[in-house]
Amino acid sequence: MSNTNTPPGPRERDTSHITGHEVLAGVVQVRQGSLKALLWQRARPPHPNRWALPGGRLGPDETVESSIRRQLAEKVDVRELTHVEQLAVFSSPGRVPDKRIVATAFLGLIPCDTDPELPDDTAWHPVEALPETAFDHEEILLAGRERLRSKLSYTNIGFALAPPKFTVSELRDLYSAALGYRVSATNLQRVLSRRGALEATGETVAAGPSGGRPPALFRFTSRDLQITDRFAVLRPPA
Amino acid sequence: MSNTNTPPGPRERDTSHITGHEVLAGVVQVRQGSLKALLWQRARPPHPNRWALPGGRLGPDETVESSIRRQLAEKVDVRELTHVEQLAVFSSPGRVPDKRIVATAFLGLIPCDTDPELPDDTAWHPVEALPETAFDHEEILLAGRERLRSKLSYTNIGFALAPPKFTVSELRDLYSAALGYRVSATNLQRVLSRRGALEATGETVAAGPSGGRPPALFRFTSRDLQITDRFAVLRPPA
DNA sequence: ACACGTTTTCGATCCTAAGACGAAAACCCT
DNA sequence: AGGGTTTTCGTCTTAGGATCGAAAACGTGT
Repeated sequence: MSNTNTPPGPRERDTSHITGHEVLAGVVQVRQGSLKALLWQRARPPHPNRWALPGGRLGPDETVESSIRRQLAEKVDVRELTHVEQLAVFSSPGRVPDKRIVATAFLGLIPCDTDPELPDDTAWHPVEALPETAFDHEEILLAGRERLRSKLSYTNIGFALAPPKFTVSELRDLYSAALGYRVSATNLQRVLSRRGALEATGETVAAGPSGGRPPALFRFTSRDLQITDRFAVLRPPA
Repeated sequence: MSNTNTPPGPRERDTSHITGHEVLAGVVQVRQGSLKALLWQRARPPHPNRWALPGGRLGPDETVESSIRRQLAEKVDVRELTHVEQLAVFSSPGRVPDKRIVATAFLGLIPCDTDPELPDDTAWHPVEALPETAFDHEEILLAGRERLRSKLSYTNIGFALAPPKFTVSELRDLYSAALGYRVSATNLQRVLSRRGALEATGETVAAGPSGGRPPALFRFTSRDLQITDRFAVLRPPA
């Protein structure tokens, strides 16, 4: 019995439960002060008129990572995707009617200073007020938002939502929109700086119409995901 | 073009890249002072004699979660599996020769006080000195160890490796084995207690043969995974 | 021009949690 | 009874985040 659960050899007997595999991505961006998700409206059944995540079938020579990038290229310019990561597998047998399709879900991030051209059936929707979604795509999207929110706390993932240069206030608004609550600009500045994630460019920009001190411009020191090391609580001997 | 990437309707044209799906689990346990993984030795090609993770094909009416639990039941008593979580999807086209099989990998934990009966071809192997493994199973296992190590820091996941009651020293040895470095019993006690993850049972056990103060017995307050809330660095307004 | 409101920025202080260390407690054995 | 052992507890130190307020640098209205 221990050999029943093996990746089978060339001669195969049971193909009945070979399942289709798709990749899906919750692609989010902060626009107009709130977190928006990229959705396209289905034309054909199942679930016509409902809104779905971008994605599609896994090709024969792809990893799930290369597949989701290929599929997203049909929606947005890939260079605008600053971060893509695996979320989870969604595999309820009934998640797609009449078919057995397992989905690998991804989270994708786009910086707020880019406004990709979208196909006609595609639009941004606020994550906190989604339209009627197809399949289990709302669940996937909410899982993605949770992942984003926790990673904003303990990584430098803000770089993937922020423009190359920004003021602390802009960054605060960005974090506030993504997290769903107001954060302090002072603390955001200090916390990210102390971690080495943020640095001043030296430039400043003109004050707003209502006056005020002209803000300084900052940038993220790295565009690669870095985890704050102090979260290793029971630390190894330095 | 926006409709090419949809879970297709009843009439289907392209089934060429329908891929098989398997579930695999890195099941680990602390025994004899180090972290061990459950592996079984393959008899047939591909990769005969190499050691493989438990798992198998995804059935038609299962989620990946129920599937991995079913498959693991063939190896160990399911009630001994105190924690199972999704790790990641492994999908390199060449990861299994002559076949396209996508794997959903899991991490499984077994408390150190249980010694499951194993099939003849199955044995525990130290994770830091693995035998020759089949496919990409070593990579999966190492990813599982990393997940475990980080979760030991910021969750109460120790409950899944520990017996129902234990002394602080036993717990320290457990954490040391899983983390790969010595941790301080004093701090481990205080950190987990302050988080509310640990509580004293009131009982004590006899001192060891070499004397010493009789240690007190502790238990984890919860057997559900709980994340330390202080890791929300930019905290919401309480 | 000057006072005032506004916004950003910086510094000082407080608080909490974790690491390090040593003393005290409670046992063993001789 | 005394010395060795292990556990346990308390205190000190360190570090990062929270809070607050002052200072800087700009607009606007009078």
